[in-house]
Amino acid sequence: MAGKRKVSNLLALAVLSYLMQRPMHPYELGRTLRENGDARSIKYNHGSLYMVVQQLTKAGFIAEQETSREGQRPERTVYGLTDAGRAELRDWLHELIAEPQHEYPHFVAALSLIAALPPDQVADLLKTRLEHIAEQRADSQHQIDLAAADNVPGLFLLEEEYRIALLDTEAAFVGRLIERIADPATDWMAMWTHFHRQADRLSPEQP
Amino acid sequence: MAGKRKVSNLLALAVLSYLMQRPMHPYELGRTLRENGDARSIKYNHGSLYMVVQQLTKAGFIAEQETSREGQRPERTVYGLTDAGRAELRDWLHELIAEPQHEYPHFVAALSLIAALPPDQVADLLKTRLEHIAEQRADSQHQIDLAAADNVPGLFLLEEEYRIALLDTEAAFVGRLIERIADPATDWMAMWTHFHRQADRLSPEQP
DNA sequence: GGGGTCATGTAATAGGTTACATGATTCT
DNA sequence: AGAATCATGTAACCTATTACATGACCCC
Repeated sequence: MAGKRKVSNLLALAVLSYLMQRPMHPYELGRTLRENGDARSIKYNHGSLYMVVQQLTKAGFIAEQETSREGQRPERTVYGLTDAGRAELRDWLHELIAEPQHEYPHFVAALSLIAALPPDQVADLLKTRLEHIAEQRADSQHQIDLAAADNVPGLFLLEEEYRIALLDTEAAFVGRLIERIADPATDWMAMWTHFHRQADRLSPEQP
Repeated sequence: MAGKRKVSNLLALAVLSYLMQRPMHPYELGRTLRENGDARSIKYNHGSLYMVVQQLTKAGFIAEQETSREGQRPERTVYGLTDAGRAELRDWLHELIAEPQHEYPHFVAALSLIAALPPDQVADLLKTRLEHIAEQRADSQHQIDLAAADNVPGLFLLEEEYRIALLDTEAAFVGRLIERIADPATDWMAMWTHFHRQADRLSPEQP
């Protein structure tokens, strides 16, 4: 698999994939992305889109196809996929599916530094987190329901299913962690409490 | 919670947290980060570290403390936490724990565009993915075992535990997806297969 | 016909990664 | 003594995000 992609922004992958179906102009790409809900899976930014299109053009993956004008609107440049673009799309998707990447979710970072806060505060914060997780889960489920009502085939809902699976796992982990913090039998609790009792390091009461 | 942090790179969070314990110079921060294994949870980059230290200084969260020289090595500037820095650390951690962020894992992006590849290819790729996931899981477990042998308290292994939970969920999801693709009773399979049978869009045999 | 919002794009800025540089130890 | 690696930092280059612009349509 390619060591380093010419264009690495995942937005470019979506662009390639949409252009598989038919040539489009950038604005249309953006609209499709939003309407399609793919912006939930791939970070979308109006500005970035034009950047990515430029990059893809320079890399030879897409090419200016025609330049049309409708009414008195500004000119719109329509781009189409090249053969190299088709190949890149296939190769990139292959890589993304077959080779998991090491990523850096925010919550992992938080967990790795959690000892800097006193345990009782952490417990409260985790409870709040649980509520938010429930909301996000409901939201994902809602997306699925909406789409299903629209007869969207399940093939296009896999991301949301996966998201829900992850959220459930996170909720279970957080719930269990709250319990462990509350349970005085947890071996590392003594140390943690003690550490924050003596040096009231981070939180000397705030208003 | 603060709408927009002055410094948003998570590396800065690690810096603040280390400086809680004692003042250090940048290189030492980097070394600690790597030795400590926190680089598994927070993306570390030699260059970024200096950038972040600069940003933190400008924002008033840390301050130059002294400038020492040892042997004939270049001067090293030692930084310490300010009160504002302590507050920022606490507030930031609070936010990270209590409020889950919407993130964009690569695999989610892949899933959302997976229909662009033909199903049999996808099945193979997913099997490969399963192997890699198993490796990563073993690696995380290994980290835990190593640390445990070193008497590191479980409090500092939560990230790895969490990672393992996520990996297990992903493995289960991928396994199930492979099954669904193999099962002709899966409702959307007909459509998917058909689509790629008629227009042999992406993969006209490659050498 | 004036005020929103849609359509479309460019430019300025900030953020992060890679490459470059250079003296000091350590190893063989 | 020469090679390799550690320690330390700066600079150049990409990338990405925000802000700025501007004409068209649509509604009241």
